[in-house]
Amino acid sequence: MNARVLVAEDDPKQANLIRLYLEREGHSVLVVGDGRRALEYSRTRRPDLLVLDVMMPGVDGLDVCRILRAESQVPILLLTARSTEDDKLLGLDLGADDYITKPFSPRELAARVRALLRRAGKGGPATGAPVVVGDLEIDSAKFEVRVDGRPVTLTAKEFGILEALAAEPGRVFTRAQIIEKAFGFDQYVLERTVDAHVMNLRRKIEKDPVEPRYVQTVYGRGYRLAQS
Amino acid sequence: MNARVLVAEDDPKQANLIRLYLEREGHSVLVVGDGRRALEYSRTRRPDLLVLDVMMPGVDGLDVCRILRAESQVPILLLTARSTEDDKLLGLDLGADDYITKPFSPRELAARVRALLRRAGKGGPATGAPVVVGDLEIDSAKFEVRVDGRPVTLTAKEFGILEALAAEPGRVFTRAQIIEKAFGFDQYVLERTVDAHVMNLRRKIEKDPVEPRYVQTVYGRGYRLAQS
DNA sequence: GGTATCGATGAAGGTCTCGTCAAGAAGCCG
DNA sequence: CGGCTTCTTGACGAGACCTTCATCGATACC
Repeated sequence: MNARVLVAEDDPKQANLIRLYLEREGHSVLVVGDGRRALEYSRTRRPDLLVLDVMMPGVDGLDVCRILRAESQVPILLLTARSTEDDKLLGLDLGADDYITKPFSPRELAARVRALLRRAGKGGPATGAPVVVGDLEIDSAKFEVRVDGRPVTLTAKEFGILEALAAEPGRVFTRAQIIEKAFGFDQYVLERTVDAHVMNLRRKIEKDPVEPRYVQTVYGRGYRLAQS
Repeated sequence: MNARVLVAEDDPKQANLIRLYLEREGHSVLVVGDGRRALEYSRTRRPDLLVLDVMMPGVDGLDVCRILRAESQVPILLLTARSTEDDKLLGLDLGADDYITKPFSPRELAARVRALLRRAGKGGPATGAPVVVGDLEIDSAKFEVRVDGRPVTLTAKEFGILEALAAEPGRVFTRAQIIEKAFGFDQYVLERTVDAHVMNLRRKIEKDPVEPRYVQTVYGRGYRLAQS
């Protein structure tokens, strides 16, 4: 599924638990310990979903929720220690999409995250129409790529990279950007890794990998997908 | 979807919350504060769905449910503060279509409303003609699957998975999506459970389970039903 | 032209995913 | 209740895939 989830939780023990269970579900998880950083990261990294602890020192989860809701549509899941009706009403009024009371089962957390992502339309393969660039056709829903109508089988990462570049044909993406878009923002891999995948990708979709028609190298910058 | 929903709830705070979330889903909402008015409005305005609080002064939700059920097919969702099984049985006995206990999450409310509307809109559980993929025939209405015309007996989950994949042959579904589509939105099971069912399913419908013709694995993404 | 940086390539090792099996839990029916 | 089916989960191994490393060639800049 590979969604990018930002978790704001001040108790490191809890935070690690949450990270563990979300990662086991295949999500990329970034953990911050306070509300200020939650705001900062959600603005700069643009995660697909936020998990906010209500009780945090300084800027708490409710504050973050209220502030972010005014500027973004990102799905928000609130964690609350108490289970009083008032708390729930308050949190939901502030624009949270769902809440879960501690202690919660890992499965429940995972299921609620899944449900929110699905509702937001980020819960897996995209549903939109295939992207067409010249003789290259990228169908995210079917996880299928065709060159001149001939289907080509790609691996998950290869497909992810192609998808990332196809988001804006012609635009140059740095390796760091590609890693973030295609792999998830908490993946700490060497930038060279992208090169390896690009090479494999070219072998599959380019007629002449030495003179690539689709995935082009921009020296010193990164890669781009040729415009049609 | 954009349905017209009548909400009967005597607590204004709760009522506003429900209104908020149903409107966010794109429905138009009319709120009344007691059972008498719920009856009146549902007769005159003919809403597409009713959300009734069980506990209301005067004519309560159960009364409204019983009375309306005698004169209309409108889908009814009951809200109750307690979660005893007795209440549930009582409510459903009286003709309610679904039941949700407070406090509930907006996502759950939205999901149940969606489900009820879908059921009502498509005029029954079974929809349309059987799906045919190659020599595979899936008849949702009859809960029946045939391979080469020969009927095969599947379990509920196996059938559910096959049905979910058949919704869009060729499209890749993640395990999370399959769980939601086939098992229900509030099932907290491990994703690997899907694998087990898929294996059993393949044993029944594939001639060579090692080289599946129908239910195909897409490494790193999920499963798909082959296109015919 | 010389040098430093960058990218392409192939191979090796490690990691992850999936299929398979089996045991226990849960549900169903008489 | 007892027996049966079905569902869920854990473990394990094979294979696919990912990442890294080392090397060579290409490119930019002086």
